[in-house]
Amino acid sequence: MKKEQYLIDGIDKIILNRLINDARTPILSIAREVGISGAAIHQRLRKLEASGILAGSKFVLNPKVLGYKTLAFVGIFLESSSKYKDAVNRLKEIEEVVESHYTTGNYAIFVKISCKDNEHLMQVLNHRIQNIKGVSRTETFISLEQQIDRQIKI
Amino acid sequence: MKKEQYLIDGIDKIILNRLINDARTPILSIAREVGISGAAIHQRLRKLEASGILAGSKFVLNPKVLGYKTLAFVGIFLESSSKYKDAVNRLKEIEEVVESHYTTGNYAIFVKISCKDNEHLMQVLNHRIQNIKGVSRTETFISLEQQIDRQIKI
DNA sequence: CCTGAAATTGCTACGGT
DNA sequence: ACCGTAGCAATTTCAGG
Repeated sequence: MKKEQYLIDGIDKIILNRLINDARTPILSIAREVGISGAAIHQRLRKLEASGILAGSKFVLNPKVLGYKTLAFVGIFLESSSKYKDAVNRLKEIEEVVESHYTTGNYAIFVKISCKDNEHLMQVLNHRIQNIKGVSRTETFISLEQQIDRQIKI
Repeated sequence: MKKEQYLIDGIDKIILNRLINDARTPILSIAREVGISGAAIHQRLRKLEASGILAGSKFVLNPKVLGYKTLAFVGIFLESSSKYKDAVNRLKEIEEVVESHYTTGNYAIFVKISCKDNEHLMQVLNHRIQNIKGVSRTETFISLEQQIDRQIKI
């Protein structure tokens, strides 16, 4: 007995596709586009949220305008994988770490870091990440240009 | 003559911090919290948007509930860096590619890919990415668990 | 799954300090 | 430069088919 996956129809897709790129899109403009009432849109949104498909909405900040001009990926090697849990808890305390993944392949942990400049990145690497117990070494890739940033198509 | 960076005050921070985690937070609830009118909040939001700090708002989908359970990072080696522009344009056509970066270090291009399962990931790697002219080889890291996902603190 | 009505909130123009 | 009031449009909830 497989758990039923919520089925979204064409109207749900239109709603989500409009709101994915602008969470403040007027509901009524979507309502007019698909030909149902605004209240019906709200009901569908509540269902999508209850199903977990809709995880929330966010305002997106531009890090560069705030002075955060260096984006980097850092692969972290651990002395042993048993140190993972502690290490990730320490990473959470570092504000510059915006993503953290436990990965297959060379690294144990793979993080995305947002810093003001390369000097700031060096400080975070040498004084914060390398100080975490269990971290043996790191490999850094600086993003010089990001050309794609989107969500999966529905 | 350095370009002046827009200065955000405490009220701006409260506004942004509330909207970062929920773009549909009622403006009036923020207004009551900080003790100014809703109109004043709107004026500040317009300024923040004009300054570029506020890049927009998005609905966040949960890929797993939609059946996208495999998240992976792929480092792409190019035969020569002159192929970058063409390669990234081909990557844009692959829906599963949700991020693409031009990076320093081992790889030329570094992408984040969202797939339904490992088989789907293999298809994307072998039949889509490896088919791009100029791509010599790839290295893949599958994210087994993502513990951190946030924006820079303001 | 939908509509329509009622209350609340969003948004903008204009004026005040 | 920053804020408030006012007015209309949109959002959101609720009752009901």
